[in-house]
Amino acid sequence: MIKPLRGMKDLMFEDAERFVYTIKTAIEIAKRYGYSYIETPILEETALFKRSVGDSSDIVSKEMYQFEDKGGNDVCMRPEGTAGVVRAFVSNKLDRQPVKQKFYYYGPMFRYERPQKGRLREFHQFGCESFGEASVYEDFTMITMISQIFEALGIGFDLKINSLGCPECMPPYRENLVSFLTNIKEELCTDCNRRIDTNPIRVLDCKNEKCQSLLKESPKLTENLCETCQSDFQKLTALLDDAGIAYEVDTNLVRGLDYYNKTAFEFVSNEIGAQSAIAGGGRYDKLVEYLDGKPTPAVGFAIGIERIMELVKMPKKQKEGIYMGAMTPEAVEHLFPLAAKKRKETKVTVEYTPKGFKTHMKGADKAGARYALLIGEDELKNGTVWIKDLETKEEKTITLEAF
RNA sequence: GUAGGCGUAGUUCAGUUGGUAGAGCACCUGUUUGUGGCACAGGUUGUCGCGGGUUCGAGUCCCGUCGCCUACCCCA
Repeated sequence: MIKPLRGMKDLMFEDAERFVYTIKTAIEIAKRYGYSYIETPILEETALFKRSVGDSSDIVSKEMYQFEDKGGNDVCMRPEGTAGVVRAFVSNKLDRQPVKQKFYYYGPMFRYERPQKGRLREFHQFGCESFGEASVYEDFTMITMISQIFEALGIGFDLKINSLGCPECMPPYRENLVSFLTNIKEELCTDCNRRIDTNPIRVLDCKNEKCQSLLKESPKLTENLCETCQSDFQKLTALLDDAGIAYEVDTNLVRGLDYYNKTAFEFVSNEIGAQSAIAGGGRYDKLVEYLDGKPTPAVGFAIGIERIMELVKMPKKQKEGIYMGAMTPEAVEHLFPLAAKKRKETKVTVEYTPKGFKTHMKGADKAGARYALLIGEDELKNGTVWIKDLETKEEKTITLEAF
């Protein structure tokens, strides 16, 4: 028996309904904020992710489904959504137009990791990218939108925010940090020692308790921001306060992807195991340039669908449609024209096998139908059908024509 | 890659100190050839993950292997 690959799942029945409902809800809200749908390829040139997500990131350095295609191209299944959307933004020359663009997308992402709760090799994200808006108002609006999506889905969350600075204030801070870290190098874990060279900011995010206590004295990002970054961050917190959105400033919050700057945020849930991030995002003002576009400020985020699926509160399922059955073999074919007619407006389940009355009624329940329509000997003789409303229990017998 | 846990019917699991498998749910049929969701009665389903070893005999013990889950790491 062939089974799905490790970390990949089939989705059906109740789970599939939750999935569709979740995406649908997110789309509806994103549209209200002016986002339009964008679909980009799952397979992209590997260079795209190396340049955007970053060579030193775990995602690129060890988690990509990367291979050579039959034409000898170095290609890669997308490990995240932003890079592809930015690439599309640039390759379609939208960066040359002085128009702000907002896109939403959803679809599968691939990372070759060890699966665990909330982490699959093929997983799905819903995300938004906003291009051309430099104002922190947009960061705020985006966070508001995510809150609204989670609220609509009945999901509780904690919000963490941070500022990662800009090319003006980040490099000096970075040097500062590196010298601090170098001093305590011997006491830091091996991972952190590696990170000092590759991506020192990530050290701040180390989960190791020993490292964390040593880092208490470290220079803080938020205390070393330039004037603009500082005032934007303050404005963001003020806007969130006014909007009544609870948040926590987490100076150790570092996004795992290299392209972020200024605002970074993460929505977490404490109900879903160790992989608690249910949404993450932030500003990436330099990425369009990195990918050969004209300088364009941008903000974006992504929601992990699988991570929120079990938290989604679904609306109650209603009985729906009509179950049709016959009790004699001759009557079966009378069902088809009726079904064809009703399928123009509602769900119809037709049972082809003639069965006893009781069995049909059970079948109607199982199908979740609102109405049961049966044709038996009497109905066949009289040219009528028998219909029962399974909720109100009302029943009636009417002619075929009247149906 | 590392660590721990687990692999027995469609599913959730039980299986005592080794004696060739069981329960609930689900499914099918019936209890009334015409009133469902309930109840009752009956019935179907297993290479006990795979391979090897010990033994008269292994679901049970030993070794190996594969798979799943959880956690580290990292992130959505």
